[in-house]
Amino acid sequence: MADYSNLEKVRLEKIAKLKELGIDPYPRRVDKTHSVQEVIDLFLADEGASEEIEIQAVLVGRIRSVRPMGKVTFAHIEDGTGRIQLFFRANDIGEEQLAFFKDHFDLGDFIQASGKVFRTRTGELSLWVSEFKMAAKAITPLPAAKDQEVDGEIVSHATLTDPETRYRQRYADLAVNPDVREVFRLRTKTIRAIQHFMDSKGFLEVETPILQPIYGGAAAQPFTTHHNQLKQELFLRISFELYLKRLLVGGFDKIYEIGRDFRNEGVSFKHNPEFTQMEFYWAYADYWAVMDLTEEMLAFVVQEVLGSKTFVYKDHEINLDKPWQRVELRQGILEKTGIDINDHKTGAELAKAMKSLAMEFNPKASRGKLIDDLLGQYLEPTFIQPTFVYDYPREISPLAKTTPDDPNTVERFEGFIGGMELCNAFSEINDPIDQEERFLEMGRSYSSVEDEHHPLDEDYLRAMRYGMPPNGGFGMGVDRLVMLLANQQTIREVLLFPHLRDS
RNA sequence: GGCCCGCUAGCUCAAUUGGCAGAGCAAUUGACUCUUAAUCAAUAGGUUGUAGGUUCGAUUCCUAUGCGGGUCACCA
Repeated sequence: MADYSNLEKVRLEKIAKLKELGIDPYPRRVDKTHSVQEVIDLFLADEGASEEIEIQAVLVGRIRSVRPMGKVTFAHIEDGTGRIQLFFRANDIGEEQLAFFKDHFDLGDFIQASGKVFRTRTGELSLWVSEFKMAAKAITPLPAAKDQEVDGEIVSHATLTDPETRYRQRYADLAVNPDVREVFRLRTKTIRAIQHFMDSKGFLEVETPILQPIYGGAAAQPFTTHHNQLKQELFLRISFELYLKRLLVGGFDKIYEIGRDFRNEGVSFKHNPEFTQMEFYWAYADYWAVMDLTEEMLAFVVQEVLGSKTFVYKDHEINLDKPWQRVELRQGILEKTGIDINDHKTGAELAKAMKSLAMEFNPKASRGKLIDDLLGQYLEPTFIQPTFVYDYPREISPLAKTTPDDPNTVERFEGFIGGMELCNAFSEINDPIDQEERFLEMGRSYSSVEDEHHPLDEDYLRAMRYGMPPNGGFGMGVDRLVMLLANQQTIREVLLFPHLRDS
């Protein structure tokens, strides 16, 4: 039995009264003829015509405001398409029915109302109610006191703002905060736009296993699980990479996947334990081609979703026009810190050079890790406008091909927008022997410093031995892209149900 | 995991030096036939996140703890 508040007890009594009257507070069916938006469109299209047609409609929606005025009552209802005013008058429905409405209907209830569409004396488009019935009774009041509509904008008063309640009870948040609903519409549009673009370029969308016996493709701690009947330990994937590249071996030249990755790591404004990733693999392309495609894709997505090549994030106007700024990692670090990473071939040497910098770091970290620290500290926050950083250290990129002139540097780039890493791509290793060595290198380096180890995926190497076309691969955090497009500063605002501790 | 901030009525927020825990909206009752944060009058609503401690007295001070937020660490 739930612990009901006083407000809820009042509503439970109303439910009991309805039942006494033989009225089902939760009827199985409603007789809706139009959505709110349909009725508005119909009325506006007809309005001003020489012969106006009376529009009769049965609407169903949630009551968002009620203004009883004696023998007349106004209310606003809202469905998924919009909001419209209801007009009840004792002359039409009788005083008993009007009293019945006032006594048994509350904010948050769903109501079915029949009547004709008209404009009130103040000009508001409304439904002149001739009949109504309960469509679904609410027990808990919505956590917003009242809404008003001003020039088409819905202004909420004393709205729900507490982040904890908003995330834990997202249904209530969505019900009362239309701008939150808008963010999630934008999210879906973003994913659709990515799909449209990739499809138009001839890429095939595929699905690969989420439950994996061996995880890989990224450096992250996995979630583990277990298959009871098979008595098999399984991991939730941390990336799609190794499965998608198996498909290159199988003869799919252009493939992509949009789906959920799971990483057992800290939670922050840009990290959620489960997040949406988009990866593509493109046979016969290298990282330069991937870079070009990335520019084209993001320009398309932004245009499709926002109708513009530019958008505002925080206080910045971000411009997605091609080409993006391109910064070689070594050059970028040299300019910002005066350190030429090529002059320091080991982690210890680089750490020594970094002592003059005002930043904290682990002096025992590997050279690659230190370079990544420098990137994160000195470059990443400055890349507000779209920027590619390219040519990364070999040791933090075990799946990327080396550059032709330096075995310690790989053909890899990351894309940054709004001071945040958005995507990561490289010319993928397709030499199975090289790949095996690189896996083994990682095994060594990881057992010494970091606590992560990556099981060697022998089946992946076997696949590669059958012959893998040269290819470029790409991964992008979709949540982060949505953060940018929706101008949201935390990933929780673009996840319907962000991860929270048990309450 | 470290540090900082927050947690008071259904929602948004007050509460002086430690001195009777308040307001607006929502709710209840009444008035009101074109309102729109309707208005007006009245009523009710609280284990101040939880558990301890100091004190004559704790929303306030102290300790522990839960949850949330920020930040740092972690996150090729």
